[in-house]
Amino acid sequence: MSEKYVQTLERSLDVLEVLAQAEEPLGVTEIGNRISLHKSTVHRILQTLCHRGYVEKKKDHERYQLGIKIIELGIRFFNDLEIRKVAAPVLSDLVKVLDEVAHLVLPDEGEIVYIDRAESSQVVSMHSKVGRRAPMHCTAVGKALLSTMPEEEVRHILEQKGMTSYTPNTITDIDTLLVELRQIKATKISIEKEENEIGIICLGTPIFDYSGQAIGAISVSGPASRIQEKGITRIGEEMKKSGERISANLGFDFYKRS
Amino acid sequence: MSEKYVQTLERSLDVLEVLAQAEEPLGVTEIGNRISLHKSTVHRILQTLCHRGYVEKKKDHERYQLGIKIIELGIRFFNDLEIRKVAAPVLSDLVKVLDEVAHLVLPDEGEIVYIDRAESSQVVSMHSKVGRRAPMHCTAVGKALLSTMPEEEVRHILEQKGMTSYTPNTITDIDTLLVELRQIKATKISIEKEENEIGIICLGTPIFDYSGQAIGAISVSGPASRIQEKGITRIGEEMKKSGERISANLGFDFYKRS
DNA sequence: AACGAAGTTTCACATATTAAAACCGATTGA
DNA sequence: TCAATCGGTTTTAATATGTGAAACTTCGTT
Repeated sequence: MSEKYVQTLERSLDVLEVLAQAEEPLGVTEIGNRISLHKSTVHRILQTLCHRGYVEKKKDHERYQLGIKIIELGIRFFNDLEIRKVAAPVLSDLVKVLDEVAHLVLPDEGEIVYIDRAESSQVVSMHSKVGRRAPMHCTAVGKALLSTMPEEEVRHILEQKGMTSYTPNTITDIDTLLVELRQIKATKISIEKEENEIGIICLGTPIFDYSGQAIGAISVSGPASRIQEKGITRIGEEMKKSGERISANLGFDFYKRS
Repeated sequence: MSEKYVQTLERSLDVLEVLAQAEEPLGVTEIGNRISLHKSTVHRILQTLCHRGYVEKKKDHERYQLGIKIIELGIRFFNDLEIRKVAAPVLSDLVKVLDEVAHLVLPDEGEIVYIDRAESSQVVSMHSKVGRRAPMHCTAVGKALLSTMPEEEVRHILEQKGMTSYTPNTITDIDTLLVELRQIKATKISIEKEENEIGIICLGTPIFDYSGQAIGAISVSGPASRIQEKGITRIGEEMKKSGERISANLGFDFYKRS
């Protein structure tokens, strides 16, 4: 009798993920080592993936990397994401007002995933966070989302994922965080002061859909000094208004709920 | 003896692609029908895909759709794409000057894939083409790319893909197109007047990398009347300049080649 | 309450996948 | 120039693994 999952498929996904993380083309043997698979198995999986366009063989003829088909799937999904379509213009406006970077994130498996980004004028976009994951306990968006969940669920996530310390400011105590979350639940504004990355302050607010469920969050972030200068309160208010606009456009009824 | 490719993986990719095309969540049986697979097989593949986050089961508990992990892979790749990073700011500038939509496309398997888009001010972005495929013979970007290939390869592509007619203006004769391509090769500007979609005019120009290979193309498009009004020549020149800037930033040496 | 439609689980069988080993081709160093 | 090394690719025999039929479960409908 068989396993619950399809082994071959899992292995193939391992190959894809290893390629995605690598940022540079990898060889068959290298991939095999990383996921502990025989090179000939890896080879056949790669052949299939290539054949279908999900992986490409660099012309230097020895290395494999993700192929264009991956974008097709991913971007199509991205484009169709309702919350993204609704949020994009609002974030764009928000950035015009504050001239700081704004992000849209979605929760997934107790973590957050950066989905979209609106940035000020010509700021060269560094390595964008879009597509990346981050923990909830040390990000403004994460805390905004946690603040909408029942305490029990919050505890579960924090216990399961741990509360890794990234800076001296990272909150590593569950109860301390729970207190803060209650505050956030009331104000709908979360603040993260260098808890994730030294020198960066980030504010977040949750996004609700028609059912009142928090399905994402937006944030504004920038260098600590500049953010302080512009005024945390003002930024918070502007951002909160943007969040409310997005939620409203998703059918959230403030009148009924507020 | 065994096939060249991994059957299970191919079937799994079929499942993913069917979900990607569907635009709406599908049930197990429905998917099975579309790709002619037994529903229990489909079910097990879906379980695995869900387990890994590439597919999600809607809470209405009966339908499956692409999951957030797909975005993670796709967007990461997207963000890392060198040509995209280089083209984005240039396209953004181009849009500011012309106030029409600009696209970046890559060639793949004799077709083009829309990769990125820069759009004028607040034009609500309709259903974006990003992530979609289109034929080469009836798009400005496609013709721009074809113009850089040897005639033999062009013939091969056109024969293999056919020259489907989308409007009365679509060029459906190989030789007619070949003549036009020679022209485009010289000017580096391709024009497509309602050959793909009635009412839309599109101009394109190829992008070259350090090796002199055309690796993509950019375009500007808009309603026929407005484009005419703004002047095809002017738009073409501006766009061509942008293309040259992108190519130069990718290391293409105009001095050596031009 | 019975029926039908769809999802899920079980299970015996045979096929498709695997890993070892052989093969090939390029690069390196003597 | 030749031998050695290191990948990538191909072959093959053994069997673990994925498959589809059928049974089972829900759920919604008549």
